[in-house]
Amino acid sequence: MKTSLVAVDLHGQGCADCAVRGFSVCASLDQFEMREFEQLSRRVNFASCETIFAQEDSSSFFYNLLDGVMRLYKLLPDGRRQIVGFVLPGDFVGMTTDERHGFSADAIGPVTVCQFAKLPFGRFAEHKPNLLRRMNELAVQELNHARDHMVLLGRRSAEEKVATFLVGWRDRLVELRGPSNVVPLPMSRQDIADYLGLTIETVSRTFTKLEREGIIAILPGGVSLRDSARAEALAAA
Amino acid sequence: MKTSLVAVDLHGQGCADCAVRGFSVCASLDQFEMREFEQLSRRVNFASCETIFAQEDSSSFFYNLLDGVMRLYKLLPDGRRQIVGFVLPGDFVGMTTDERHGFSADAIGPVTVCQFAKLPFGRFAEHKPNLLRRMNELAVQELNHARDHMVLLGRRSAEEKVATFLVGWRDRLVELRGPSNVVPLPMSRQDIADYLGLTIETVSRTFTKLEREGIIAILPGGVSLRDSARAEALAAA
DNA sequence: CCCCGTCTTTGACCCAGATCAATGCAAATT
DNA sequence: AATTTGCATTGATCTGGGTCAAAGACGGGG
Repeated sequence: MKTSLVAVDLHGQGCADCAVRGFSVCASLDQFEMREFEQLSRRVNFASCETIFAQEDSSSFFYNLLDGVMRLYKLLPDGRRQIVGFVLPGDFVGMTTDERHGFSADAIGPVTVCQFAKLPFGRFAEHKPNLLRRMNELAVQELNHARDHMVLLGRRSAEEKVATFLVGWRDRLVELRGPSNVVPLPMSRQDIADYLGLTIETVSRTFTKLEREGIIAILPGGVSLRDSARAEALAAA
Repeated sequence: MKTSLVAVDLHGQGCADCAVRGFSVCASLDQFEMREFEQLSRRVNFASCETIFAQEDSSSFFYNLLDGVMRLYKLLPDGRRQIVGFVLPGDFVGMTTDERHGFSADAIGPVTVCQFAKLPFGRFAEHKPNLLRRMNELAVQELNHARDHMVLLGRRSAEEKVATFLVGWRDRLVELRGPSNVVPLPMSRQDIADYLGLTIETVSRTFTKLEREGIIAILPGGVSLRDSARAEALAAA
């Protein structure tokens, strides 16, 4: 089993020493609530490419990603795929009011999640304004991200799309692991294409173009942002 | 002043007789909370094309649309525009954790909103799990819509985009005003284009095409879904 | 070390939708 | 009635990105 590109230490099993404790939903829980929450949740591992849940599955669990990377995507009946997001440790997945998830999630490389059943969690959260406010915050953050992504999908060129993706992905990794312009890309070119509303060929050509222009260097398993200012200019424009 | 295409009665001024009482955030408030809430909010009218708030404005208010239609959109520095949603009576607008809204909202035709300041509302909501849960529900609903729209923007053809928009818009109006296949379109072709990630010419041509195919009839100020089954098939595909 | 399968890159060509340019059309203005 | 104004439609042409096809490149298993 190859080591995860976005690794986080997972020493113990409890919430107290959870790697993700500080920046996930749980950040809003006090010591006692945390103890209670611990009872509701359990850690589950998935191998690379395993499906955590599918679009049409009844949504009976929430997930908190502890380690690894996931992709969230929707499929059209004819197989066209749109990736709606990549998930990093600390991200909360599965919020929904519907009976079905409405999108699928699978593992990009091995993944560890903190899984908890919707119903008991609902009861647990019901009278905890702190937790509810925290969940609101997360939902609104995702909504903001979703709207930004609509602009990208509807109104930006291939080059802008790729640059925006690379800068955004780097920024998320920086938040998680500290500053670096080396950007590991655990997802495939096809994943990137389906995230940006492009084909794999266009993504590949655009990477090459950005490299020719001296903006990035293509490395095995990722890229390096050589001229991060120009990349950011493309992303903003 | 021409009458709104999506009119709702606005007899009195209080919450008790608010046209939108039953299906907005306020649905989660009891009689007493409602009385308190009434103190925080006030009704404001906007003329056609007026801006309710802009992308870079500090987000000091929330809004509940009472009457009319609004468009929410983001602008790129060079003027490209992506409409991220149309707002109908009962919709809640302005949820954000950021200091700035991040998108603009303006009136399509005359509009009446129920406006309330963020800070006092925050204090009011802080310890009301019912209200917090309701807001969660709304945020998650919008998130689901946003994800559906990502699929549309990233992976669908012009014809599918237009059909999906028409069917979706009809369904929202049906919910509000009862079943009908006559679909008023208060927004301009340019608005539709900026919502679907197309140009105005392509929208126009696609309308004409759908009419030639007998799926819609183009009326002044809207369309009629002549063959709603075929429109829905295009929307689902 | 060498297949073999999978993923990525590159090239040649094509087309859906963009762009550019009139023209149509109806409400508002004189 | 004539004129302006602001869409919306239509036509002609162009092009960014898609499609199809063929090499690389790379890692895993024997």
